[in-house]
Formats: sequence, structure tokens, C-alpha cells
Amino acid sequence: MPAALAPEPTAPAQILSRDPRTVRSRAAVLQATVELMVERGVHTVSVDAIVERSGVAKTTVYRHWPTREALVMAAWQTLVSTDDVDPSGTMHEQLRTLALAFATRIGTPPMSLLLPDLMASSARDPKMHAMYDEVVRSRRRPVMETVQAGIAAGLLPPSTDAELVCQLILGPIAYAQLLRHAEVDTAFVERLVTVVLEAANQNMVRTTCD
Amino acid sequence: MPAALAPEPTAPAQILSRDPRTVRSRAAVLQATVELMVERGVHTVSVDAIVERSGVAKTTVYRHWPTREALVMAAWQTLVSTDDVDPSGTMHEQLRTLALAFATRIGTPPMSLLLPDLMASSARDPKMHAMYDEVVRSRRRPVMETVQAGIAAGLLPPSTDAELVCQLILGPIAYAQLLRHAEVDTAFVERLVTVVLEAANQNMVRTTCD
DNA sequence: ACTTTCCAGTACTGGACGGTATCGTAGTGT
DNA sequence: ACACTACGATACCGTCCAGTACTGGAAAGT
Repeated sequence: MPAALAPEPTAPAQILSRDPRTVRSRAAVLQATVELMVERGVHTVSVDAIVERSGVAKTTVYRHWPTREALVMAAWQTLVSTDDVDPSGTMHEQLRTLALAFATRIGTPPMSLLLPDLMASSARDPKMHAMYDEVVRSRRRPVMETVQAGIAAGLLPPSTDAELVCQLILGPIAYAQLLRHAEVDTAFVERLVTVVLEAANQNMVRTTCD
Repeated sequence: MPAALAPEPTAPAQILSRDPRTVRSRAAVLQATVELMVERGVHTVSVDAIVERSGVAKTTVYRHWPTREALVMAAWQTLVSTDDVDPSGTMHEQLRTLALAFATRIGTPPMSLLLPDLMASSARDPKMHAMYDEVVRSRRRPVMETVQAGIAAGLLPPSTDAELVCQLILGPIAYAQLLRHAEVDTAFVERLVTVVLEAANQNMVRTTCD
């Protein structure tokens, strides 16, 4: 089956190299890059260190990525995950699960160490900013959808501000996890979701203020 | 009024140099350092750039600070402010003022650009971590005190969890400002404080969960 | 006026780093 | 079996950077 004709629309630029040597090199370099980013910080990762850690020659690194920045970006790409958990269950349970996943994600390595670096980079680099938005939004989206579905299903008052509910849940978690370095455990997340949903249920979280 | 006798207990290690040349040099170097930290990021500030910007000779820089890291730390020290606004007013007004000051502080330069850098540094450097805690706690403390005073004055139910109230107010602001890059305006802060205080008033934010 | 202290300027060392060039070799698809 | 491709190794270049040594001169205190 000659596949030279099919351009494979849903696989942009990775299928070109079926040579196992290239995939081995790429994987080793990317893994070493991520490891070093976590260990020593993103901005202190040098190509020489990546070469030493991965066992891949420097020439090969520059054969795959034109510059150090491109390599770091590629390493970031391997870290954007979209594992959304949404089986059946009450809205409360779903939100608790999502909130806990959010807390765990940003509170444990590698993201707990990498997210501040990404935030710092995104303040001045537009590419990093785009990456950052992608990371944050991929976590925010399922929460937002769950709240909106709850409103649509009549589980929350129609005038509920879904965005504010979302922020009231994710905000304190991020604040506790990133700004304070307080421990975010299951009990805290449970209480938080309960309080916010209770307030929303009593129509305190409305789209219009007064 | 000769003040040579008073040791000035609240000025640890700066009074030793009364020579105006040294204070000029120190001020110029620190200012240039802060400027470059904001413009180019903390980790990309070089001593040569500081020398060029400040007009102070490299030798002089190293005469005042033993290493680059010490200079960066000294520059950070100039940025920890403790301007707490607490005149008279209702608890609601005080919290709104504090929340707005918090939002403005972390949402506008220089802190909007420096805080992510500080967070990233604090993840791996204990000294930076201490500095970071100092910055964050100085903003959190007056909010906490205001809430606790409100509980003591009977403005909020006695079983109110002051810490959770504090996190419900500051968390979404930090989240919106840092993780999302949404605009935090006065209306949002007002709504947020109103919602949280209303929920607390109805005894939804209790210390014990169930 | 005199001594001391601080300064600017310059030149330098040693090292780390990003990126390139060359070359011989080993694995790969056909 | 053969041509090809990617590879590892090494050496190299230019640049940037932290930190030091040395100088002559200016400003401070006395």
C-alpha cells in the first residue's frame, strides 16, 4: 500500500521520518530537555547539557531543531495534555473531580516547577504566551462546560454567571498552590466546590451585579 | 539635633556609608537593575548591562555587592512595599479597597512582569522563596486581619472560616490576573467581594465542612 | 592643605554557550 | 548487495558574561 500520495491531513510534520533512528534521537532529546527544564529551570537549560544527558550528538540536535528556542518550544509541546475526565455523575462530583485534577496538575511536578517558568516567559515572549494560554485554557474549558451544562439542565439558576463560578473554583486553588505554597488536599477542594455551588444555587453568583 | 547617637534599630546595614558618593552609586545601580529586570527579565540581566545603564563602573558595582546574585537580591528588596490602606469604613469597603489594591499591584508593572519571574526563581532557590513569601504575605495579611476583625465584631458568623474567605477573594483575582490574562476591573472586584461576603453572611463559609 | 576614600575607565582572564563544519561510520530502506 | 541517510565525535568560531587587577583622578572628611 503506497502511501506516498496521501498527505495525511491530521499529522502535520512528524510522519515524514519513518526512520527509527530519527524518532529515537528526537525522543531522547525531547525527554532530556524536559528533564533538565524541570531540574534546572527553563532558562538555564543549555544545548550542551541536553547533549550530555541524552547521549545525542550536538549536530543531530541542530539537524532536527534549527535553534535552541525551537527545541524548548517542542519540549513544551510534549507537555500539553488534554486528559479530560467526564464520565457520568452529578455536576458536583464532576466539578470536584475536575478541580482536584487541576490542583494535582499544577501542584505536583513537573507542572508545579514548569508553570512559573512558563508564566515568566510568556510575559515577554508572544510564542510562549500562546503556549501558556493553551495550557491554561485546556484545563479551564471542561470546568466551564460542566458549569454551563449545569445551568442548561436547571441544576443552577439561569442567571448564574458561569465564568465567575469557574473563577471562584479554580482561583483559590491556583492561589493556594502558586502564590501561597499551602497544601491543597481533597478536603479543601471538596469544601471549595461545595461553598461555591451552594452560593450559586442560592442565586448569589449572577451575571448582573445589582 | 545630632542623630549620631541613635542606632536607628529599623535600618540594619545601610547607614554605614554616609558618603554621598556611595549612596549615589548604590541608588543608580539598584534603579538600573530594577529597570532591566522589568524590561528584559530577571535572569537575563547582566552586570555589563547594569553598568551601561547606570553609568557606574563595573568595579564600583563589585565594591558594593560581592556577586551578581547579591545585587539582584538587593534590587528585589527595594520592591517589597507594605502600603496598607486601612482608614475607617465598613468591612465591605475595606475589603474592596484591599482587593483592588491587590489586583492593581499584581496586574500592573512592575509587579505584573516581575512576579512570575520571582515565582519561577522561588521554585528552586530558597533565598528567592523567602523573598517571595514576604511579598505575598505582606499583601495577604491585611485582608486576613480585616476578615478576622469582622468576625470578632459580629459582622460575620462566628463559625466563618477566615482563611477560606481570604482565599475566595484573593484567589480569583490572582487567577484572573496571572493564569488567565483577563482584565480585572473595579466591577469584577466589587462583584467578587459582594458574592463572597454574602455567602459568608449566610454561614456558607464555615470552618468545619459537614 | 592633606589624607583617605571612592570613583571611572580600561584591559584582562577564564569559562560557558549557541551554532557550524568536517569526517568517518553505522544503521536503514529498497 | 547497495546507495543513502542519519548518526557520533571532535574541533572550532564568535560572543557574551562574571569577576579581577590596575591606573589616575576626583570628591569627601579633617
